[in-house]
Amino acid sequence: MSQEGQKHKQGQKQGQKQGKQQGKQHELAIATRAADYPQWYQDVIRFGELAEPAKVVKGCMVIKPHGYAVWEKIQRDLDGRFKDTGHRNAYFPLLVPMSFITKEAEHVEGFAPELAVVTRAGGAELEEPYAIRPTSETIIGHFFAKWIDSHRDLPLLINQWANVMRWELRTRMFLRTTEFLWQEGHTAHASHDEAREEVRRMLDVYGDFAEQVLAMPVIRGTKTATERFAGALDTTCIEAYMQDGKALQAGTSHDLGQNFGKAFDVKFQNEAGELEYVWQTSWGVSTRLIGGLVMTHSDDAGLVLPPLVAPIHVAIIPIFRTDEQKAQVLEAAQRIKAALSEIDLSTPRARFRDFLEVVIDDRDLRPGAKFYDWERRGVPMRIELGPKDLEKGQVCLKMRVDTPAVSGKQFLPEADFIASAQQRLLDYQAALLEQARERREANTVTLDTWDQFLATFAGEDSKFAWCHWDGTTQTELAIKEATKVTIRCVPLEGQGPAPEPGVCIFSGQPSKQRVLMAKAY
RNA sequence: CGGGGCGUGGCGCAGUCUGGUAGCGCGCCUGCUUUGGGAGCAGGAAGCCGAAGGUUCGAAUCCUUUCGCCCCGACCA
Repeated sequence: MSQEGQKHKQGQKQGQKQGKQQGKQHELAIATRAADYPQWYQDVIRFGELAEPAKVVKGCMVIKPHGYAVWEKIQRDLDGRFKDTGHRNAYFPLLVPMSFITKEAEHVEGFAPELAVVTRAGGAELEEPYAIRPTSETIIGHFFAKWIDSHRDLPLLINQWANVMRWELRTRMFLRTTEFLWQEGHTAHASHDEAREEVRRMLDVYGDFAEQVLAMPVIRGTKTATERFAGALDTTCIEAYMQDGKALQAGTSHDLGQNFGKAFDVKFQNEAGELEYVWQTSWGVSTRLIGGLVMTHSDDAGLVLPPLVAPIHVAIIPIFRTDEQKAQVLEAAQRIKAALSEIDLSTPRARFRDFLEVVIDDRDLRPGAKFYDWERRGVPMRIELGPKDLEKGQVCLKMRVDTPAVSGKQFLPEADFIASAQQRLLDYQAALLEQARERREANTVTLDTWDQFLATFAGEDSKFAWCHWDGTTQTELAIKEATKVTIRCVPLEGQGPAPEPGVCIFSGQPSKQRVLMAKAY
């Protein structure tokens, strides 16, 4: 509520004033999650130097080098996974003839409101306006029709890395911006079964990627009719748990059936010699994943990045008093950096090798200032290196986030550290996943009564709740109307409680299984 | 698009009610001293007060319009 927001704002102002009086607190401080979660989210992005609002272009953002580097890591691994599963990259035009968009009835309905349209070009009014792609099903459908003649042309497995534009009414950095970066896979198959397999295969690719690379646990499921992609028969998704209890749809994989095949006349001759419409799929993840990353791992000290997507893995902070010490410490730092830079931290599926990125922070700042600085950027490992360490042949290591196994500063012989650095980062990666999983589990409940439901979702509160649902859109909308809670997904096998009959938490009607409910981004 | 809040050096803000030509903290630059959790001193640079009109002798301040950001809502990856 706006009152709530006001309170937060006032609370912050007071905090700052007190801080000033005490002469200790800094305005560089990041809002705490407890005091003002949305502000915290923005602060983490700003201080973490991931992105900033473009301002001169409504609803758009500038992804800064550190943020873009995270996206590049995401791209590298995912692109490898797409190629592992037989897909090839291609690129289609940014502009889509308006007539294409309107060919699939549900598709138009879903996307028309958020289209940006080009009506003038070359100093003249265009005969037919172009839509700036909100997604590429239509224009790709057009080309698939030209490329596909026979069952021998199938399956056709294409992926595109691109930008898209959707004129959203409300934007938030990474989570929803007018323009965003993504990949969209588009495939065509000879049978519905084959298409369904593809939908599931790519959902699993996303799920595995989210967990193994982003250390972001997800629940795989199927969307209800209201949340389905415009023009799809079926939409599957991965849903991630954010620290404020809300859900984030982190990726989707759609069974398009023959809807676009029919709209764009994508036919093939089957083995029996008959003409048939192809069965298509599409699937995508976007820069939204970075927003998910922020809200999965980061803390009140700022950004936290899993090593596999961290642009910088190690920050070495030299500590010295005299010029002589400075020279010695920097020399040792160079030596350590060189050794670390040999360590391969490629993600499992990336086609390119990624070695540890190490920075030696020799800026003329006090060490403490540098500590805070690299913490805000989410760098997994910090090495403090001073005269005492050189004497003892050791390094002082601090991981960005304490884990049950490793907390606080550790003093390790230099050689041991180098030898164990890769494993330490992988352990840390695993610990972040585990921590995120525990956080989600601690905030996942099974609810059976409407009173419990109302209590769980009171005010701005949210959790992951497994509830029985009678399967009707009417009930789904009524729940949303009353509480802002939506059905995030119907879990796939093993992704939620085992199916057991029950009664709908809202209507009391019979239900076959529990579904995941939560407020969502 | 509706409701609310906000645009003043890079960041955070004061000044706006009661018009008189812009200030504070942090950051930034230079120098010296410093360096194991946000350093100190000295000197310095930087703002046509979101934009456009208007009222006025005079506008950050009043009026109108407009753009953008944030929060809440409806729509969505």
